[in-house]
Formats: sequence, C-alpha cells, structure tokens
Amino acid sequence: MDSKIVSLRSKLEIYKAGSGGGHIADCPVRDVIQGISNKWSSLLMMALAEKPYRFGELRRLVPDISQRMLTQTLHDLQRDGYVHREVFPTKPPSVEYSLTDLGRSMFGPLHQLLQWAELNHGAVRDARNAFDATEA
Amino acid sequence: MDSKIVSLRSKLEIYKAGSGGGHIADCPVRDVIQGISNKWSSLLMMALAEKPYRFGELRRLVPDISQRMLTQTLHDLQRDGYVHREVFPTKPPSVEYSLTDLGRSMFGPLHQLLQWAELNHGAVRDARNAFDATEA
DNA sequence: TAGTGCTGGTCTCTTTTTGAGACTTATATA
DNA sequence: TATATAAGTCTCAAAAAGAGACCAGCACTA
Repeated sequence: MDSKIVSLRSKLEIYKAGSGGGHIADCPVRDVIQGISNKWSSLLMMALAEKPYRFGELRRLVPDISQRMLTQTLHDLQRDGYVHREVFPTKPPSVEYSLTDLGRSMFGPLHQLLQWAELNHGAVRDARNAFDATEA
Repeated sequence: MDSKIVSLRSKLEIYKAGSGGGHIADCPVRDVIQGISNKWSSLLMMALAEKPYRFGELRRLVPDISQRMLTQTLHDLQRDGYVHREVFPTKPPSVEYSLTDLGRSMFGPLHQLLQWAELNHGAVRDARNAFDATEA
C-alpha cells in the first residue's frame, strides 16, 4: 500500500469523524479540490497557463461559457490565490487576468492530469461506448 | 513556451473553431476532464484507490454525499471505465466497487493534484482570507 | 450632436443539477 | 410479528448554471 495514499485517506477520516459538527473546511484536501473541480476552472487555468488574457479574450476563447460564469469562475480563482486581476486605466478600462505563482504551482499537477486526458481520451470514449451498448 | 502547453492549447482551439455546430466531444481534453471535474468524483476515486468498497461503506466514508449522488457518480465513473461494479449474490445482494486499470492509471496524475492540495491548502486558505478582508 | 460600439461586467428569468428524505424488495434476526 | 439490512429509486424542494437584456463611460462616426 502506497503510504502517500494512506496519508490522503487519513485526511478523509478526519472529516468522516466530525460528522456531527464537521464543516467542509475541516478536510483541507476537499476544501482545495472542490475549488477547482468544477466545469470551468481547469479550462481557464489551461488558457491562462499559456499567457495572460483579458476578459473578452477569454470569452472568445471559450465560446460556450456564459459571461456570468466567466466572471464568477475568475472571481473564485482569484479568491483562492491562483489568478491575479489587473485593471488598466484605458478608455474603456481593460482587465487582464494572469496566473500567480501559486496558480503556476497548482498548474503543474493539473497539467499532468490534462495530459493524461489527452493521451487516454480514446480509452475513455471506448469504455463509454461499451457501457452504453450493454445497458441500452 | 512549454510545447506541451501549446499542444493542449491547440485542443482548445479545435473546439473554439467549431462554435457553430461544435459539440463538447469535439474537444477530447474537455470531454475527459469534465467527467471527473465534479464535486464527488475525485473524492470517490481517492477512496477507491485505497481499496475496493461497497456502496454502504462509501456512504459512511463520505457522510455528506446523498445516496442519489453516490449512485449517480459511481455510475458515471463506471461508464467512463474508471470503476468496476460487481454484484455478489448474498442475501441481500451486496455490490462492490473497485478501480479498473484505467482508473488506477488516471489516479496517478490525480493523486499528484491531491498531494498538491494537501501541501498547499495553507496558502490557499491565506489567499482566501486576504481576499475576503479587502473586498468586504 | 445624436447615434454606435467598445469595455467588463450585473440583473433577471428559466432550465438543469443537486440535495433531503420517504419508499421498495427480499431476506434475516429478535 | 416487528424490525433491520442492502442497494438503490422516486418525488419534491433548493441551489446552481445558462441565456440574454441591460448598464456606465468614453471614443469615433455621421
């Protein structure tokens, strides 16, 4: 058994134990992971890892995100310290979003996962097709 | 510029290009990532990476997941080929969930991200506190 | 000078997703 | 006979996400 896995498991146990008054912040791993486990976070991290982008550029880059969710996801990423927001006093004012050091640090492992996805999407698609064929 | 990032970026472009009739499956990376970027997937992967678990055990291990979402998330993980579901003909029948080879393969990079979260939750918490202090 | 467009959003409304919790079926146990 | 257990499903309420109108301030155009 990998000791690292056992270590993460123990974090899970901490939360499990406090089923009475336990709050999500009691499990640090969950607290951090749930901040980036949503539909748009990893996609925006991927874009910003390439280079800083302005609000409108991100909107065009990810055409199926609503303005509302783009605002909110960037706000959340900024709050967690992954993204820096800078307003330039142009007319009209423009806003640039870029990764912070913490954001670049987090993108390291995230990037590994994205690469796995790129390499293995075939296997996942096949599994999905096989599953759908047998259950339907 | 890291050529790997550019490579992933090009995948994003493919989807961007097809804004007319583009479907999410046109971007393989997004297709795979969105299957695991949700509230419970990584948590259940983390649990099952330790050892196989039965339905009721998982429910007790993660006390704040609803039975409905546990069923659905396991179903989705099984559909994507990460999880194997086995029914044992006991009375009443019991069901065991375990990782497949594909699931273990995906857990490699996911685990790196979980470890990052474990190591850096302090920095994230600090960033959050600082942000909340200035905006309030 | 009125009209138009650009910026980066917010506001409201509708649809989708999630959560809470009762209910099920078949068997074992008290 | 009453109760418990397993692994769910079903229904209804609450929360989150998506669609799209709307906003302010300024520059450019007609």
